[in-house]
Amino acid sequence: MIKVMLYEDNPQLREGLTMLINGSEGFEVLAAFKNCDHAVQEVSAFKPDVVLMDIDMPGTNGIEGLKKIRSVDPDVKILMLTVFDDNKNVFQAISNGANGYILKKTPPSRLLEYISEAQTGGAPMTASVATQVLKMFSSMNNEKGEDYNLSDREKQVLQLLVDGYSYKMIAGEMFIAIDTVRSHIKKIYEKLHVNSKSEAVAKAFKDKIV
Amino acid sequence: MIKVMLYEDNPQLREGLTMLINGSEGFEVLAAFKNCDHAVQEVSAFKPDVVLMDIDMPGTNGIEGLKKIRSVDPDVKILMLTVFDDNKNVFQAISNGANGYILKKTPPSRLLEYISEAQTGGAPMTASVATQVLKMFSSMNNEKGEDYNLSDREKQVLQLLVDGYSYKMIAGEMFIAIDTVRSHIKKIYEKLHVNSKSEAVAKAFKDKIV
DNA sequence: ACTTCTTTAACATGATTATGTGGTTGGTTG
DNA sequence: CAACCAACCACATAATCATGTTAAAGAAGT
Repeated sequence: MIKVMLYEDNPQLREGLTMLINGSEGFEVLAAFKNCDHAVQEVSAFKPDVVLMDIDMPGTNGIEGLKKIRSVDPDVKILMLTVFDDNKNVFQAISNGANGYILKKTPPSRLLEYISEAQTGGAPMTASVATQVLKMFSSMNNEKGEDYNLSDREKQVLQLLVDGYSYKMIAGEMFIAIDTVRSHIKKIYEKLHVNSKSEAVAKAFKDKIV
Repeated sequence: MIKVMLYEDNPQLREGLTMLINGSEGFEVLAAFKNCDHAVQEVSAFKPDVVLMDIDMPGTNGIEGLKKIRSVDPDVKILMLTVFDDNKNVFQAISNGANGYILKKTPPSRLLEYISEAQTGGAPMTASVATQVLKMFSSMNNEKGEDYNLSDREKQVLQLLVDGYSYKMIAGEMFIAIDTVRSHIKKIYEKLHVNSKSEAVAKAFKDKIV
């Protein structure tokens, strides 16, 4: 028997979901609330397997609720439930440890499947949400990084700059004269199209040169 | 009619999948190959809607095949198909623009659903894979690092430093005296435990303060 | 009321950086 | 061979930065 808790402000939907879940073999709604204001106590008291959490709620919203619950219970499965698959909420939700993210338009039969999946450690999500997640993921990792085509020595100097070394320290570290360090750095600035140490360091991070 | 292409080295499975897909209403296998050695030409020639790509193949493996196809066709849907949901491959696949990642143990009916989903822009994935993706995602983004507890004004100064502004420019931008900028920056250095602009900028990136 | 923190500001000094101009060497390539 | 470039070095000057000390107004909290 999968024990479910429900957070949903719309009374009709709350009732509807409760009836759907209670009316299904192997599922049981322990409790349903209209906001997350006391989510921590409620979850602690009822110890559900799965929490269905609406995102758009007055008072403490779903993301806040998610955080609150996660802070005291890292194991309970939390399925976010929402009308829109907007980027920001999806990101927030999964960064904060949601176990799934499904749209309200999901047909009832699928919903029950999703709850089971979540309970057994899966991460159910609506296809459109999954697409977004993948996009975010690949956009995080795409090292567009223009080449700038720094020489080895220049890269080395830049690395030391990033590590907070002064010209003098770089000279010491690399066994070259400080004036040579200057030459290298001037060249680096040219290649990166910047004209200060900070900008070079920032660019090194942004374009993943280091 | 969804046009499918198949890359799978195991002859039995290749045949089985072909029969399954061809035997289903609305699906059609255009071609099936046992490796990705000529994937680019093949995909260009057949112009499928969806490619089912096994990962473990002799010769050019599935990840390589994915990259090759993606480099010439950003739109074709590519579903990765594999026995194991091992972390590394999942990561590789989605970083390189796979549209879904499903396990071979997926029941046939589900497989067809997944193909449809992929074709309509979804990102179908087996629950266990989705779980991994979420884990990777939240692990990437959670170590926001120490707080350092910079004041609003200090954050603003740091942001401008990162953008390559000099003290003078910051003073101008923020309508304060240059000596005030100095004060702020000294405070920032204390809080971040650094003692140069470059280090502060580097730390701002590393700890995602900006 | 007292303390603490933030934000503002000034004055001073030595260190570091940015920029310019010049040069030598050694390896690569057309 | 000549041209090129990376890597090296030097001298000079102005700008910027790092650091110290000091201080006053206002907000926040005890």
